[in-house]
Amino acid sequence: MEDMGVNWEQKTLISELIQGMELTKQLRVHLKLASPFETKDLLVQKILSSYEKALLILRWGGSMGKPQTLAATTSVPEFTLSINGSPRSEDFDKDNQDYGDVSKKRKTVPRWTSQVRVSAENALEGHDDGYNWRKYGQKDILGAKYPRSYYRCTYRNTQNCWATKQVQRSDDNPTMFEITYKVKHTCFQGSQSVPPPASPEKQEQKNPDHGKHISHQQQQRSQQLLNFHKELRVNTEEFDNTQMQSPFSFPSTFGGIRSISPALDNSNLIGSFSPSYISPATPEPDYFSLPACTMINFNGNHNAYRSEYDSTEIISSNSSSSNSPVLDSVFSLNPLEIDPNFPFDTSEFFS
DNA sequence: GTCATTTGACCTTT
DNA sequence: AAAGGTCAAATGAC
Repeated sequence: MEDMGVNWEQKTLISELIQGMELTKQLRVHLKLASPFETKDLLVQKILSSYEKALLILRWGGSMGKPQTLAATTSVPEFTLSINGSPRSEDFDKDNQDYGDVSKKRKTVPRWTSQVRVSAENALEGHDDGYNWRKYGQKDILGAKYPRSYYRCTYRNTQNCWATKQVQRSDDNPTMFEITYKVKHTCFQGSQSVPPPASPEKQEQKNPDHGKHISHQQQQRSQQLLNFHKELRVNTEEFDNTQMQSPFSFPSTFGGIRSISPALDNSNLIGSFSPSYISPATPEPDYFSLPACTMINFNGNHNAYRSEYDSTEIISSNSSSSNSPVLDSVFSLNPLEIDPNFPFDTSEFFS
């Protein structure tokens, strides 16, 4: 078991370094050419992410073992990176310390974070990560201006799906929301997850197995979207009232959503996917002075999403321990657990 | 009637 | 004890 972990680390480390080298070569070529800035920037981001991961592996040493599958990434594909995303290393850092003695530590569910900035229109739809969520609680958080909302998968009971997420408006930028996902979806909708449709009407076109006809479920979903829209509007109004001096300019935009996504057991994200797509948070706070997760680029559509959907995904925490029933059932899965529809194409990075 | 949200109470962890 | 997280009764929308 330990050997496996070491082997994995070595392979991943080598892979990351090689990739970083290759990307650097590509960048050099682009620098000679009159390539657009975005192309160069993208390469820089990829390079940084590769080295970040390599450093993480070195930091983690052999304490983490072989990574598990990146189950929870199902909501990630549509995200692109945010240069201005605020890194959240505290959780990661803290949780990382747990590896040495998990038995005495809190059995927290692994989670990962992503940060998304979306336009007014996409705020609604972008926030809809393709899953159906049910709110089950709200709590005022110490030191936070805004309450944190708790959501669980609508299909918890019917499909035994234990996915949850927390949504909290950012103190720093009220137009942003931080969403923390915990536990990957195991429900069918999750496996069918695709980037969210543009509107509730379009929901009819997705989920072929669920939505051949518009059902009450879809009505409920539409209601969810409306509710969220309403919530955003309220937030915007609050923002307008309290933050008018903000340097931000959101005439018709209520801003963005910043999401914190599920993390899987530690590094596991890294191993199951092409290293280019997942960028774990690093333990060092100042490490995030650079865009922490710059590698999440799917199919090279970086710019396409970036215009309206600017996000950063960060593994913010990893405190999972093998004695967590949830983790055992959800994360100890084979690689096929990864969303088959996960829209990334690794060939781009190795060509 | 069904399902979602709200919200105070309760539980868990630190 | 305090804070975060979850439960579940009350309530509302459809």
